[in-house]
Amino acid sequence: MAAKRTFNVERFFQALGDYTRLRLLNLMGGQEICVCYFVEILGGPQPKISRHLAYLRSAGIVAARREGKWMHYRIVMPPHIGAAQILRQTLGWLKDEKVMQADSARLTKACCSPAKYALLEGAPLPATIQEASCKAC
Amino acid sequence: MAAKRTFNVERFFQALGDYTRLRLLNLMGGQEICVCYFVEILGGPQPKISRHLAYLRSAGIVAARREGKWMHYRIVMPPHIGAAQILRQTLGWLKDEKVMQADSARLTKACCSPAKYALLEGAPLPATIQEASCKAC
DNA sequence: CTATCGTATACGTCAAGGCGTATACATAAA
DNA sequence: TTTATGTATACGCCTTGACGTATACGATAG
Repeated sequence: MAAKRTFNVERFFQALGDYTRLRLLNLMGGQEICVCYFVEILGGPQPKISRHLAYLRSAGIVAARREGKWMHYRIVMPPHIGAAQILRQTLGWLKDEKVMQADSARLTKACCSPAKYALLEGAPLPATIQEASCKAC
Repeated sequence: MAAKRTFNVERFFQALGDYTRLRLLNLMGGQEICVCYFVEILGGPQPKISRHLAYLRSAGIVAARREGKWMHYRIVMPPHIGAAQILRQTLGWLKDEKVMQADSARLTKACCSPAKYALLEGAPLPATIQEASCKAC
């Protein structure tokens, strides 16, 4: 039961006003992703990632699902129709940014060979990768 | 010469993350508007309005033009193509919000009879109103 | 010149939020 | 149960920014 109350437009834009959070949203794209991948790809301390994810959750932009020890995050479209459009557009042009492309590339690579990353041993793959394996390998 | 440097996406979203600033943007819509109208319509102390306008200017979303004692503000589309799209969409659905509609209505009313508003005596009308007079009267 | 008017900035205060570090919590493994 | 692992929260520190109030600036009027 998330503490999302009624949708808040100010809060929505504020949630998009941080580069780390934009990178997280870009990585989620359409798929559900485990926190450990965020930590591996963005680098930096894990609590930083968790806090930004909590912020996105409080803004009603992402939702979390627990699977054993692992937490998976995914984007949820806001109930506000205008905000949903804007979120979709934002996700669209994030793909054109260099940093975002590099993040996505690292995610693909990490999913292909999780054993190479100490943090990812045994971690669950993103849902879409699980389904169709990794096309890049 | 504005201090806008290179366009900053974070700053852009942060600028949209405040209700007063959204109201200002909605009032500007397509037209150029004098500060005194903002003060009259939004209420509250004038420095508050000026500070928010300065914030929007520093984010590269609005531009200012001086005309004698009066300052006119207008929306300028950001150089970032994605941000420009988002700004347009945001302005679009702001029109559906009740508070925004009420603001716009008050603006129209104030433009029709500025003499009724102490603050607006002699103040220059918004550009689009000047051109075609007020259709609502 | 001085006075006035519209607008912007300075100042002090307070709350929000970003960070790193430490620790608590939840689940799984031994 | 104890231990380990993944994730979340607590804490302290610092910066940003929103506010009200006071004052400075810029342009016109007298």
